Amino acid sequence: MELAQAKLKFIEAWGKLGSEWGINRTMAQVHALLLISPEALTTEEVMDTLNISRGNANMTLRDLISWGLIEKQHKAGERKEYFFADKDTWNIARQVAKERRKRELDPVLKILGELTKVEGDLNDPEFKTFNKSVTDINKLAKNVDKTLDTMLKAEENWFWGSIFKIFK
Amino acid sequence: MELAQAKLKFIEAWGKLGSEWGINRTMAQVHALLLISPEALTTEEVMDTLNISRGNANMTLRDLISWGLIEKQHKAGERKEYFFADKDTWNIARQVAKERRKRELDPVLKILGELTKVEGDLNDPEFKTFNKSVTDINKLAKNVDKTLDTMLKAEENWFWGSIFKIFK
DNA sequence: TTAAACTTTCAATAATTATTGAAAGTTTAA
DNA sequence: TTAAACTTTCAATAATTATTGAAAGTTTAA
Repeated sequence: MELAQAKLKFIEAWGKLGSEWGINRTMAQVHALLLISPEALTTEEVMDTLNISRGNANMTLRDLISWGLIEKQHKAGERKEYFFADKDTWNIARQVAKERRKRELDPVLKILGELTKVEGDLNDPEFKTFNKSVTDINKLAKNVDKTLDTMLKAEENWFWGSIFKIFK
Repeated sequence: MELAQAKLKFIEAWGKLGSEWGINRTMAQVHALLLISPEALTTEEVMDTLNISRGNANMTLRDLISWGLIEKQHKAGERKEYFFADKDTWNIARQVAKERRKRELDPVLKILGELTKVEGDLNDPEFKTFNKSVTDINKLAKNVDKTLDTMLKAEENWFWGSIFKIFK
């Protein structure tokens, strides 16, 4: 396979994976493009490579910055902004986990917390089933939350390292 | 909060979470409804509770069955099909992980495998960056795959149990 | 067989989400 | 100041995804 071809394939695959996990396809593609670029790129270059509009490129790049996945760079004597991606997979996984926890897990935990407090008659099967499911899911969610918290705080990747070791 | 109200809130929250993770909102809502139902429900009951059409209810229920999250039940002397959800959170997490691995991770692993084989000149920064990113992501993906594999094979929840114990 | 009681399919449509592109805004150099 | 070089915004529109509902299909009892 040609390098140019392989690059396109990577961008496409990353974009598809992103969209299946609720991340904007274009955002994932821009991220993929920057991941395999040795140099930081301008908005213009991103637009041209992926055939997207200036507005889209601008918003997507800003989004990626807010996710902590890419950074701006300024070159001396130039006014253009350049963008480059953090290429450490551990950091990428960490950033994504961090953002999704904040944006999605936290609100759900809040609601589950309220719902576990709903009172009722345990002899009522309707209430009993509701209560059991909510309580169980709340437990799982809390465990996931706690695990992510620890994982995010770990400065090294000792955490995954130690887990993966178990299965070697 | 009233039980009826709390149920709606749970269905809504579950649906929202699903949609943020690339799972059809209605599918997640139907799943939520069955999770908190003590009795198996008919297509009709699902339609009425969630205000969705017969076609939608039918397709969604079949989807949930193919995800291994709900099951059909037949009541003696009746022709209607009843549906109920597996209420064990561990099984739910396991089923979702299993399906997503099959549907999404596997194809990506296949592509990454091909892309790591692309050959080129390591003095070419374009190739070098591409190769490094692809190789690193491939490693991460393989680790995730291996971990899921082990987790899915575990008949008991000793796996999460032992992990969560670390953080108590 | 038949017809009632159900389930499934799928083209049309609605709802949602992503994208465009031009106009407005901002920054910098001279 | 000004104007060129850039970035950002956002209403309009396009693309995608989900839903409807009626028609077709299937199963069962008699």
